[in-house]
Amino acid sequence: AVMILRSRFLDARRKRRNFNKQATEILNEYFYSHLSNPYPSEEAKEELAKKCGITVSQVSNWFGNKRIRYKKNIGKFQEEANIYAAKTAVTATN
Amino acid sequence: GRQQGAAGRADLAWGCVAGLPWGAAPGRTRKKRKPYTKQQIAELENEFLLNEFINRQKRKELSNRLNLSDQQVKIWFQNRRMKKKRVVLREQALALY
DNA sequence: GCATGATAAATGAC
DNA sequence: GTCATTTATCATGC
Repeated sequence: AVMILRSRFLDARRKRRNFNKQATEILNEYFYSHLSNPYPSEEAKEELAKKCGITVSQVSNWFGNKRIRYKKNIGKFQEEANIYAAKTAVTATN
Repeated sequence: GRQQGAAGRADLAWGCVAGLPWGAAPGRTRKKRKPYTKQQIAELENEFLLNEFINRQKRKELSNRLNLSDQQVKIWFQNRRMKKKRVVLREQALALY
């Protein structure tokens, strides 16, 4: 009985929170600027985690979900891809 | 980097759909993930409490009893050890505050 | 009602 | 063996 409550407490799915908009921006920016190989190194994950204010595991989760969901329906992410492509193009110009 | 796992493997990922591969077409079809029953998990967890590393002997009798393959039981214990590590690290991080 | 983050099976590199 | 992954599923947010 206690163990069940304990395991439920340790299951992070039961207290999931969406990341803030700024963190999502940072993650998407990295993803779409590395679309040919969206696999950040351990060091890159740590840096992203620090900038986003989340853990490295959460960064790994985000990229895992992003890769599979993007791959399963590229069309749905086309608009988003264009947005971040334009954004990185601007930063490259400056 | 280590670059291990299915990423970068040619025979596991999907193949080039609209210009972005991340891997090539699968040669063999991947087995679909199938959640285990509460009874199966309960018995696996019970055995995990006794020993986190299971013998081939016990593995065989357990897989027989739960109607799972020998490899499924082996993989379950591997994943279970990873889960325990994940939980321990989380508790440590929580304990800092 | 889906979007999203985390977890549960399953694979493969090392 | 560990462990970074893939994929489906779960639980929640909104």
